Amino acid sequence: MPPELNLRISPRTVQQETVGKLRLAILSGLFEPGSRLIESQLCAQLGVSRPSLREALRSLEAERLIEIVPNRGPSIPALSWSEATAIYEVRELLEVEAAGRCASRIPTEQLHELERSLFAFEEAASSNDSLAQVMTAADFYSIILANCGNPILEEVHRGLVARISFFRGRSMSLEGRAQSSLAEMREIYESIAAGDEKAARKASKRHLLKAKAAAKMSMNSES
Amino acid sequence: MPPELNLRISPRTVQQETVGKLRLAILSGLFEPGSRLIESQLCAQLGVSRPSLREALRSLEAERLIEIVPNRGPSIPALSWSEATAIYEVRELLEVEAAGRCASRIPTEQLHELERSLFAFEEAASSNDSLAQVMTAADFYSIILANCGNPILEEVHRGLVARISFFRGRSMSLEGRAQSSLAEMREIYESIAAGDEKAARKASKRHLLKAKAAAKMSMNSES
DNA sequence: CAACCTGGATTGTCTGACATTCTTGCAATC
DNA sequence: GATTGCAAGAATGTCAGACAATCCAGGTTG
Repeated sequence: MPPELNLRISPRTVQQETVGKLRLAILSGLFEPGSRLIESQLCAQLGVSRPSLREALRSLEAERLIEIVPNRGPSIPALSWSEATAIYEVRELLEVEAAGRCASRIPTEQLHELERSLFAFEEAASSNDSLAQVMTAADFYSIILANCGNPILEEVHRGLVARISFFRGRSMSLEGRAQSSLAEMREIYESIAAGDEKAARKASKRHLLKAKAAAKMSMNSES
Repeated sequence: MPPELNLRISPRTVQQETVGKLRLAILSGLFEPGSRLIESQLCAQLGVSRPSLREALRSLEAERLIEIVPNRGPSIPALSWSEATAIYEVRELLEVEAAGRCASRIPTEQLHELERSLFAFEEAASSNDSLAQVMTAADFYSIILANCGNPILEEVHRGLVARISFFRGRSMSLEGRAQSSLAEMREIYESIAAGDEKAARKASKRHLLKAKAAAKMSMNSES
């Protein structure tokens, strides 16, 4: 392996690198839902040893991005509509609260960051790069969660982000969904920028309702 | 699909066994907060190899029961009062919702289970076994979460249980806290048994408020 | 056709090893 | 005397290889 320029403060370990790559691969839809992951294959593809890979898999298991059944190994869980519903309900609980709190306490610097992330999503929305749409949308919400004043709320939400992104990827593929999503997110941003807690909660709730409906359509239309 | 009763004997792997034992050890307060865990020592004490132990540590890291810093290894995080506050706020969000949902949909069989767990806590409350108090209280809530009709809500809550138990252990050591906690939990149970969603939410909220106050006292009195 | 058996594939687990990084105590310097 | 620098020891990150237990598919047998 060639020595790569790495000025990063925290040295990324092989384990972390592996988790990152696998997470991205899964979110990109590289693996079929329900399919099994073969350790030896992944080792070869990623160029890491089995112990390192297995540690990475444990981390991904905790994120619920994969399932590990004893003696059967890791596999990509097939997410159903009922799970999607459950996730949207919990999202509502968490994100509405976060948006509300955020409105009354976000510092101006972070508010600008939030605005930038909205622009980034805007750009992605007009492209056809659905992965970029998913990632920038996730950024937008992660900034809100990071500034809600409750690190645990943020942490809990982060544990759902992977699966949220999965469903987001599907609904974004619907005609026009990205654009209307953009409008809803802009409403959220405006409310937060105005420091209007109530409006932020409402906008967030509205956004989730529509996202849920879109997700339902995208799931019905295929499975 | 027939209502699959869970007859599956889950073959506990070494990894799972290790996670279980370490989790219990941490919750029992066996390790000093802030102290580092030495892999080789744990291997010797648990009688497992380093790869298995390291996988177990990754799982515990995901539960936030330990922290793993690259090149420094695992350690017990020192929980602060500000984190406790954040956790209680999120608990309120989750548990109030769960108790409310539970009230309108728990099957009678599970209701009996809930009652039994309340009795178990009652017994523990009159003893001085604080670990038993913590475990039985956790059982009580886990039954509520398991019957709220939203598996994601349950999962998210389970991710907090470890830290909840940590703070619960401290507040339970306060004179009379276990008994008043019992009374509050009985209220929750009664509301759920009556199918009164609103009352269940209120009782749950009240319980959390008092638990929070107790936790604050227990933390002020020492650190 | 069903039940059984067998061989290959895959995972669970261990041992042992080595490079890298961190810690700590001591010495040297100002 | 305090700070800096360094070196030995400890601990972690990572790998390779091995073997038993388990699962799965396909063929065999009744």
